[in-house]
Amino acid sequence: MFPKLNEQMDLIRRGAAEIIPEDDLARKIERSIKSKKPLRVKLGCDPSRPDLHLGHSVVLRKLRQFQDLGHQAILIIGDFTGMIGDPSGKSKTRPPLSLEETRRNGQTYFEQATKVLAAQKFKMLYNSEWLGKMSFADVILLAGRYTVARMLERDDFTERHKAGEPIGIHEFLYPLAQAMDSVAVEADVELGGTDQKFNLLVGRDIQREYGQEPQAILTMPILPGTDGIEKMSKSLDNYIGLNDTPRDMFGKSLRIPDFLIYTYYELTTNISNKDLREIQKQLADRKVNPRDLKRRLARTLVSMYHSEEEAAKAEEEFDKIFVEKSAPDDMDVFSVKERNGIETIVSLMTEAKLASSRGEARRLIEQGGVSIDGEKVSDPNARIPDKAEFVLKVGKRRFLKVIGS
RNA sequence: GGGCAGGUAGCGAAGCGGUCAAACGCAUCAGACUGUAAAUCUGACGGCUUAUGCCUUCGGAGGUUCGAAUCCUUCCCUGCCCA
Repeated sequence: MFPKLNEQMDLIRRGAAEIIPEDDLARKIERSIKSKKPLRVKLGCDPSRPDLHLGHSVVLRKLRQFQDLGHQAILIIGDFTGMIGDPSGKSKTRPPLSLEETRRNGQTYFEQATKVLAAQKFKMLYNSEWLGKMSFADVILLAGRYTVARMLERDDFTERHKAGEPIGIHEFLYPLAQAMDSVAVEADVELGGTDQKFNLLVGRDIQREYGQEPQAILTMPILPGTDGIEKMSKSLDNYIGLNDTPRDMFGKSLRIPDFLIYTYYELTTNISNKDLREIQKQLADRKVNPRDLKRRLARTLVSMYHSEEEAAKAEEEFDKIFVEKSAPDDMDVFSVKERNGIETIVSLMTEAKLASSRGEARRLIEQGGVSIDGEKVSDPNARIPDKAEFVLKVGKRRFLKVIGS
C-alpha cells in the first residue's frame, strides 16, 4: 500500500532544507509501512494573511507529497494563535486579530490550500478547538515546561532583545501554543519553513513532556519574493498569488530576477529532477537567453494554477502589451457616464483608482506615464477626450477601457 | 517605586524657536535603456481648483510666544539601569 522506504525518502528529501532527525523520520516511515498506518503530517498556518502565494505553496507542496505517499495531512489553521501573532522572523510585534477574523481567514485559506493539496487524506482543524479550552492553570503548567534561556536561543528574540526592542510575553507563548498543536493532533511529522525551525523543535520537546513520541521535523527553504531580496510576502508586494489572474501570474513570474529562475523551478513546480538539471545547465550556458527559461517557468506556473489554455492566452496577451505595445483584449471598464462631474483626466484617474490623489495623477501625467489610445498625455489639465470609448494607460501595465459620455 | 534615554512621513534617521511639508538613505512610483530581468541614469514622492497660495502633519492633550517638530505642563507608549 505504501511505497518503499527509499522511494518515500527520495521524494521527501527533495527541496527540503533540513530533516531533523532524518533517521528518526526514516524509522517512522518504516514503521508505518509495516503497520500500514499512515503518518500524521502536520502543517500549521497563520491565517492573519489569508492570501496564499507561491511562498506558501512550497511547504504545501511538500505536504501534498506526503499525501501522495499515502500519509495523512493535517492542516491546522491557527485561528487561536493568530490572536497572538507569530513573532518568527519579525522585528516587530504583530497586531493581534480577533477570533472571528482569523476564522474567516481560515476559510479562504482552505479554499486556496486545496489548490495544492489533495482532497484524500486531508484534515483541517482550528487550533482554538483545544487551545481555547485551556485554563490559565493549564497555560502556566505548560509555560513551566520551558525556560526563558531556551526561548532566548531563538535568533529573532535575541536580536530584538539586544537591539532594545520590545518583546511581548505573549510572544514567548507562541512557540508553546504551536507545540500544543502537535500534542493535540499527535503529529508524527511537522512541516514548516526554515524560519519555523525553532517552533518546530519546541514541538518535539513539549510532545516529550506530554508523554508523546517527538515529531520529526522537516523544513523547506523560504522562497524569495519577486524582488529577489526579501522573502515573498503580500505586505512587501513581492508575491505571486495563487489566486492571481493568469495575466498577473504570467507577468509577475517574468519579472523575477534571473538568479531566481532555478530556485523557482525547484521549489514551486513539479518538474522532474532530470529536467531540473537540464535547466541548470542551460542557465550556465551563455547562448541561452534566460528570458526563454523564465517564459517557460511562467507558462508552467499558470498551467498549474489555471490551465494550459489560460497560460497560452496569458503569454499572448503579454506579447501584445509589451512586445507590440498595444492594449490587451480585456481590461477593466469604467463608465464616465455613470459618474457625474468627471471632466479632466486627473479626475478620471483618481475616480478609477489609478492614482491615490490628484497630485499623484498630475505627477504621473507630468512624467509622461499616462496615455490615451496610445498617445501620451502631456497637459496635467487635459480634459477627457470627446469619444464614445477610449483606452487609458497608466504606467507600464495598467489599462482601463473608458466608456465616454 | 526611582534614575536615564527615546517616540519625526511606508521604514530607518536628521532637525532641537522662524528660511520645516521637514535633510539624507531605503522602499515605492514614473521616464530612458532592456528581456516588464539586473545594473545604470533622470524625475517624483502629505493634501488641495498647481499656486514664489492655502490646508493638515513631527506620540496625545493643554500652555508660553508675533512665531513651536523644536520651550513648559500633563498624559500615553518603548528601551536601559537601580530597587
